[in-house]
Amino acid sequence: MPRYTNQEVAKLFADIGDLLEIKGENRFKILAYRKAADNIAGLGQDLFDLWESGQDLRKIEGIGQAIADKSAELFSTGRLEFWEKLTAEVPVSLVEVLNIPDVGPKLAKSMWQELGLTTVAEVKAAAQAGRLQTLPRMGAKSEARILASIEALERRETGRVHLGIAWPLARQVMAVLDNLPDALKVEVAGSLRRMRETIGDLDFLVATENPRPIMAAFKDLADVQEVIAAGETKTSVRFKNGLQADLRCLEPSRWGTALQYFTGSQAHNVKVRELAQKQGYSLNEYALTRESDGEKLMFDNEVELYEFLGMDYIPPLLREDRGEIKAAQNHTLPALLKVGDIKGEVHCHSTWSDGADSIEAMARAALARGYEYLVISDHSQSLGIANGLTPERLRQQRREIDEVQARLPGIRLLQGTEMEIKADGTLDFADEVLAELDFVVASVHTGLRQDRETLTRRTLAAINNPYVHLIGHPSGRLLTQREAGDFDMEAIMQAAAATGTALEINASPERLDLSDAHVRRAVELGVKLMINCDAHHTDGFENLRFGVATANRGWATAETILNTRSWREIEAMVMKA
DNA sequence: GCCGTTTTCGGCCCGACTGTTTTCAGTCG
Repeated sequence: MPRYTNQEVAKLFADIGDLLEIKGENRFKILAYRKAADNIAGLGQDLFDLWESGQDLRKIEGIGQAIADKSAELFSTGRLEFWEKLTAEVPVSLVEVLNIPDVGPKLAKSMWQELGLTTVAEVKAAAQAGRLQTLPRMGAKSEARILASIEALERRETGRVHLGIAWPLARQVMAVLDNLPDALKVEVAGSLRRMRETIGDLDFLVATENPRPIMAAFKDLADVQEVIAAGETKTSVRFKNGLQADLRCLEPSRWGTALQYFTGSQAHNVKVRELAQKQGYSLNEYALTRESDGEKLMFDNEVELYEFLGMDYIPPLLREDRGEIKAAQNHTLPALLKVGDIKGEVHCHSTWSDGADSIEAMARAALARGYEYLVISDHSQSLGIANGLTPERLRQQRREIDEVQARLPGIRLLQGTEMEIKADGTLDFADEVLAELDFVVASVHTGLRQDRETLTRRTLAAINNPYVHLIGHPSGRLLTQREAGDFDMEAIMQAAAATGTALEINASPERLDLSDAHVRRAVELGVKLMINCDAHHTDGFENLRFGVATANRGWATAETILNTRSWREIEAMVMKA
């Protein structure tokens, strides 16, 4: 029986949504497939496992009888009759055509039915030949734009980026906007404000009485390659790195509704607006309008808006329609973890392996952040490419750590390792070596393409070792570059909970591993978690905000994050042997 | 196709901008 990952199932339902849209199906049906796809993608457990263990898939929000049945058919037979019928009717390659910016369902359908174009390559050739212009409402400008979009797509200049790219770019833009005399308030909204793990575009919001100079400054930003649209209150540009950014200007009195609106997520907003409707209001970015008499209520901040609608303020990190609205109504939202709550880290590197800075430099950086402790955990011997340490070099390193400790009494320095869980399933150090260390992180870096059983067995071996305290970046994914290994995360989380082994929330923006969805599941299972920057240089600690955001997005509180505690408490909680 | 402290049927969010238009459809977020 073939397995299916959540990503595969989500892709299938999302593709069904696209094909139905091209077909011209009922838009709510399309929405339902997309909603189901989103929810499956954000699930902390594999849908396949839930089905296999006989659970009712309809308990998952957005999944009803029809989609539960289709999932079961797919899982049990490896086929989906509905899909086969649909793709016989509408060419599946049109899903890729829909990925072209400015090509929506209507145009895709007309290109297909009028011109017989079903692939991106065919659309490109037709655009080059000037054939798209023969379609209704299509002129030379539209055709040229579509051609340019396809070429950008081919250069891979579109698509999502991780927070390590989006965040600094957004800070730069905000610094410029903040300096404009007419800008009263400046904020980045959208998925970056929610700290989603990847970002499709940047949304800036400026409160102002005078939009014109702000829009002008935005278009003149150094990194702008192209102005996509420029109207009265909205400007869209594309930066040289391919990322698109939108700027919206609005009156300060409407800041609350606007910020709420543009922060999303879309699914969250739909729920909030439904709630407003039940109370006799309609909500948009400008105001909350009472439907009985058209009276417009304005909100200059988000807190009052949420409270007016009968719930606690929902922080952006939680606005994903994953139960936060109900929790806000019941006053049971989790208390957010703050960057300052983290008291130290147990996973960082120095020049002893592949780090760029000395132990002393790393320790001073940690001290400057107010950390109480830092575990130096360089790579282990088998990771030759990273200059991993042998037991002999570990003993030498211990002397240096002790020397630095003597000079820096303000922070507790400890020696650890990031030990390889080797491709053959064995651990890189014998127990006697591990016993000498203050803390042991175990991670998989190699053989990530092994099959599920092999990969899972490797990590379980580490979890079951009494000297291993933490599993580093448990899924092995690299955002926008490499898929996670095919680990059985449910089994790993359950074993971690059973043995008291902690799992990492790696704060590096390329990793964010565990993901927010897995954090949510880990919290349910009572797994202990630790947020680490995996810093390879002193600036690496700056990534902590991404790890804390991921923890919050997974509804983890300080209670479950071990490194909100003192070293003494951590010792008591994770030291197994 | 999903969903329910108004509903198991009848709802399901809303506006800016562009291009090709003589009044608006399509796309996007």
